[in-house]
Amino acid sequence: MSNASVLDEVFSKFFSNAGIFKDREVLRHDYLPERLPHREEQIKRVGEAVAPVLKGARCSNIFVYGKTGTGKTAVTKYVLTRLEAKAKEIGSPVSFCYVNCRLAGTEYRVLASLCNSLQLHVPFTGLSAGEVFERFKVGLDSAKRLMLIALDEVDALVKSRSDILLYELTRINETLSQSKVSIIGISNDLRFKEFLDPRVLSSLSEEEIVFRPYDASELRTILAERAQMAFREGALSEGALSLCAALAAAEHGDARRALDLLRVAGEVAERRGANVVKEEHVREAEKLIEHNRVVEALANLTLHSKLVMLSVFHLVRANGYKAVTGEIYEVYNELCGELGIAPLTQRRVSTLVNELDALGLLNAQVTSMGRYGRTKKIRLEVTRTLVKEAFSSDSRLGRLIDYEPRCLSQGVRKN
DNA sequence: CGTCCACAGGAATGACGGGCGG
DNA sequence: CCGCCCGTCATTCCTGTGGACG
Repeated sequence: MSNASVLDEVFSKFFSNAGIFKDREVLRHDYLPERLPHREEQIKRVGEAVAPVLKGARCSNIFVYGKTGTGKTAVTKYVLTRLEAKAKEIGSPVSFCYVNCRLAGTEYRVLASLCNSLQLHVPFTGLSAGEVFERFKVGLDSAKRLMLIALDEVDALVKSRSDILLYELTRINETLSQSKVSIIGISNDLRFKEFLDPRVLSSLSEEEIVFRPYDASELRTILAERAQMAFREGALSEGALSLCAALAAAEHGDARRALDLLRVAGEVAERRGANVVKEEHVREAEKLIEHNRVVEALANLTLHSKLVMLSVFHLVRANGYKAVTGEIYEVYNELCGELGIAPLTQRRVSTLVNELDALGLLNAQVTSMGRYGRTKKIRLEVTRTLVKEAFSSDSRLGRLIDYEPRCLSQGVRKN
């Protein structure tokens, strides 16, 4: 069969079997649905909290807390869009700006994005953060608005940098004469409150709203509602739906996860040419999602981080279970030598290990071995097969996968 | 009970590339 | 074009520490 006809078959199968999906977009987690089931209470509370701005008053700052996939972002956006529409209707100068602090990355970029929401152009870099803040303040004041600033994943802002930006923002009203600002802080990490300057904390959480995780049956109704829009009539089995809900419920009641499962399960079924999404497709989707997550994370690492992963990889193979910092550095050094590149310092490698730990690729635990020092015990958090798969495509790393580090074959290892 | 290992991880500093305004 | 400031990565130097050993 010619290439063209193979492709033709793929396309026509895909098309005629328009079978599974009606509109897969509604399963993406950035899709904002018309209804948010089981969040009536939270919508009401956020709504009540922000309502005063319609009468021209500054509303309380709000702190929204809840695990991932509990609808914090959705509810906030939902309420704010409607608030803005209402404000427009009655001619009230209300606007809002939503920033995801983790995606923005730095304090500077958060500020830049705030400026952009005022149609203020600022360069990617080159200005001092203070300068950008100043521009924002001036721009905002001359715009004469009641501004609601939603800072999603604020914890990222506090962890990486100081909390100067938050502090400045909570005090910004003191220097504004024509405009007013309210802040909605969104976080999925409650511990972050402990690191926060108490003044900022008290100011930020004038109003506090907690989002409980969804349970399995709530997830089910959420999924069912979306599935109705996403899938063609009868293309989704009851079993598959329930399984998605159950799997996500087991994992902190994460609706985002549930939607991902459902969408990927649909795609699996589609690719298999099935007419109905079954439980087996959900199982498959579960593996696929995890697999992709890990391989992608591994492939995007910097060369040195990859070498650190490989070092642990070799140590796990040679000594069995956990590796300690010193050993890893030893192997890492040798691998660098093999590639003819300069190794980083142990200090640097230590923070790389911490980063890999945060990414869930490694697991590191500080342990004291008493007389024999204090170190970190480190193991792979992903299977060796996956590491192999992700790295074998890298031309530089390929040959290091089956390489036997000399420092391991010496046989002087104790446990 | 104190010592002392083998590191952890904070602070200060520097090199580098990007991007500004003038 | 220059001088300046930024964020990022990396190094250097450093102080801190849990607990087995003696």
